[in-house]
Amino acid sequence: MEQSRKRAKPGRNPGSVGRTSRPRQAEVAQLAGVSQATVSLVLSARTDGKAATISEETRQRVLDAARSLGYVHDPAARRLAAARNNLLGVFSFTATFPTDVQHSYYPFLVGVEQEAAARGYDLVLFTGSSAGGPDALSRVRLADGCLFLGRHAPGAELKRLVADGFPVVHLGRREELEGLAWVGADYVSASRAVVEHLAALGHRRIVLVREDDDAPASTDRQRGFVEGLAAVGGDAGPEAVLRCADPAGEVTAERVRALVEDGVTAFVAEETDTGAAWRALDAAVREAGLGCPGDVSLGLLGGPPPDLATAPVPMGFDVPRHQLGAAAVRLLAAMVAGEETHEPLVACAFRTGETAGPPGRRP
Amino acid sequence: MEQSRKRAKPGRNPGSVGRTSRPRQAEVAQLAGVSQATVSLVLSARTDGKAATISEETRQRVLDAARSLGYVHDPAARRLAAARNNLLGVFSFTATFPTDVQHSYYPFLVGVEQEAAARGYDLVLFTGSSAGGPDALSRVRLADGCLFLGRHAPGAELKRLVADGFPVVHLGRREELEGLAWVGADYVSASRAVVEHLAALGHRRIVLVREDDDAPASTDRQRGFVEGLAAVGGDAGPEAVLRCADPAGEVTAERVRALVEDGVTAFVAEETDTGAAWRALDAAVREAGLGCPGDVSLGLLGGPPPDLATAPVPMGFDVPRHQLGAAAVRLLAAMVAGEETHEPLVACAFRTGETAGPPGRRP
DNA sequence: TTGTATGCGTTATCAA
DNA sequence: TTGATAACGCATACAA
Repeated sequence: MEQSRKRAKPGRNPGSVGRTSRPRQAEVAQLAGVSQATVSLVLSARTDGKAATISEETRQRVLDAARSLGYVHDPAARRLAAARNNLLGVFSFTATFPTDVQHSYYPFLVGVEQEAAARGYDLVLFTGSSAGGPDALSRVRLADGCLFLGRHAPGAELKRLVADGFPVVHLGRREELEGLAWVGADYVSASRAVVEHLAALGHRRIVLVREDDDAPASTDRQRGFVEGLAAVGGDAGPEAVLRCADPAGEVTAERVRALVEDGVTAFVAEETDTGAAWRALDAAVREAGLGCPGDVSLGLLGGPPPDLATAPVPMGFDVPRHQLGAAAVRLLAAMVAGEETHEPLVACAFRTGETAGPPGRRP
Repeated sequence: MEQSRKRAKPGRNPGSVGRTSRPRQAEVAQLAGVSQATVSLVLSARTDGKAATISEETRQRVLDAARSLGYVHDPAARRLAAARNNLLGVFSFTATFPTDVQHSYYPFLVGVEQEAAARGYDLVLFTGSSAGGPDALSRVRLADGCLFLGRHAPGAELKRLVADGFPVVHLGRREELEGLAWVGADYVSASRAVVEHLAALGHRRIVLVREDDDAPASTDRQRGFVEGLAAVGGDAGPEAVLRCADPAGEVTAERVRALVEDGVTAFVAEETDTGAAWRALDAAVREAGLGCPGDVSLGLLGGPPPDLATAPVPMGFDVPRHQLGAAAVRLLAAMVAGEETHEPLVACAFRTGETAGPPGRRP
């Protein structure tokens, strides 16, 4: 099958055969009347700093020869000899490009691609689905290091990679795995800032609407919320956090109205894949006949779902997904280069929005 | 600089060093108590047909050893030795994930990823921006073959790849390069079908609004339009095609009204990145006070821009981007396997929509 | 300043 | 059925 061994008989005469094959350094060398090593030196001359170990004359001869032969590097050989692939892996347990765009990795990938390109790395995309074997993760070792997206990367195998010293970076806080490097958004600070913004406007009774899971992103937001409330001397009673399995079912107009009558002047909801908490809150407030920000102020701990783009912009913060992707690549590149780790948290951008104002009158 | 040569002293004892480095076949061999060549035989056993030149026992020993060491092939070495990588390249001259989502390759990539995964290939994303050198494209040779997106891949280098027998597939019709394989949407047939649909409704005077460039996608649409008109005996006068540098400037309410008074009963616009032609046509008809499909029927040769998703669904066709990506991968895989080319055109799906009806009364 | 020699990890041929 | 061994194209110590 393989039409390999395209070259001439063993050993001899590298230049004479291979009509259809691209020139190698040996042929350039022959034409220029120098050795292959010299060609390598000239052709891979580091642009950075000194490269002056070659006489200008032979340099030109080699360059001319290479040009006239149409020489280009063979990346495989180059990488083999240099012992690096210049390849960074991107692994997502689900498809990297889901048809359901709702929770796609696209925004992260923008930053990942930019940063990788800037550093001269190419990207290898691994999909968890593509090879179902138990050692599916070991394929990633083909890259110099690997970035993991999503929360589904199996812990055991990740642990193995880390233990072997393979450079791994997880996108999103993930501390239960000892020694796993990660990069995440600083939800705590950002959420606290939202509370502080409300407090500065005069609010003291604020309620958080969150879903009933224990994703780190949710936990962090709640922590920031509580911290913020404490810092401003706000009222963090037991009812300050509304934790509901189905926000739409539990955050009703009556509930909201009752809370407002009880003195609550502002609500914040956490951002999730589906935007369920924010949708439920928004609908309940509207249905309760409350004006925003006239009667109540609203905050969203994250960005609004894309289909609500035309609605009033919620006060809150934007998750810097591009920057997160870029930061992850920076960290990974540093690890590949054997350097030390760095600050894993990326700041979110506060968004003033249009849904927060001074506390309204109580109805 | 390069901390290559990481391994132990020349020659000896491959297994004892390299704690942080990926295992090679030699180490697997040592652990399994066989030679490196045997490992290669076992690990690259072709699944197709016979692979039975190794005893089942040593086979298992090797497999176990490889697994326990977390062995994976080195893509560079594998490629250098003239074997295959199971790596398919995806090259886009512009960023694959542009911040400007307008013309992103995302929909194609969905299909590309699915089909690649189904065939056991991983994807390497080569970003054009990373290396501007004259051999920027040569990096793709690391993969077994490469898919090119967008119209910006420099012809000279593409030609070189093709001439060297490197498997290349271009996404989108591209015939000016002799021997370049491509996969594209069948805009001609789809556009003709739109005209025929209008003709079946009774229309005879139809006008095409297109932009003033010569992209193959535009040319194909016009060709289908003209063919369709001819086939149904429609009136393809010199004014049947409105070719304008700035549709918004030239497709005005007056113009449309004049055409309608002259007997035109239907308009079709081409789809572009920006959707400019369709926007202009839609606005002009609306401003002319014409009802659709009451007074005039409209067709769109492609899909509507995402921000017009709430507007009435235009009659026309959908470009099967997923399928295009998948078809491109299929073709590329076939070329890698040394098989022959196939049908390059993928059919578009007709979309009935809500903007076409019987010809209206003339005002 | 340039050439020689060797290794990078894999595949493939051939002999045992 | 398995083990040596020779490429593959390039980079790089080291010698000249």
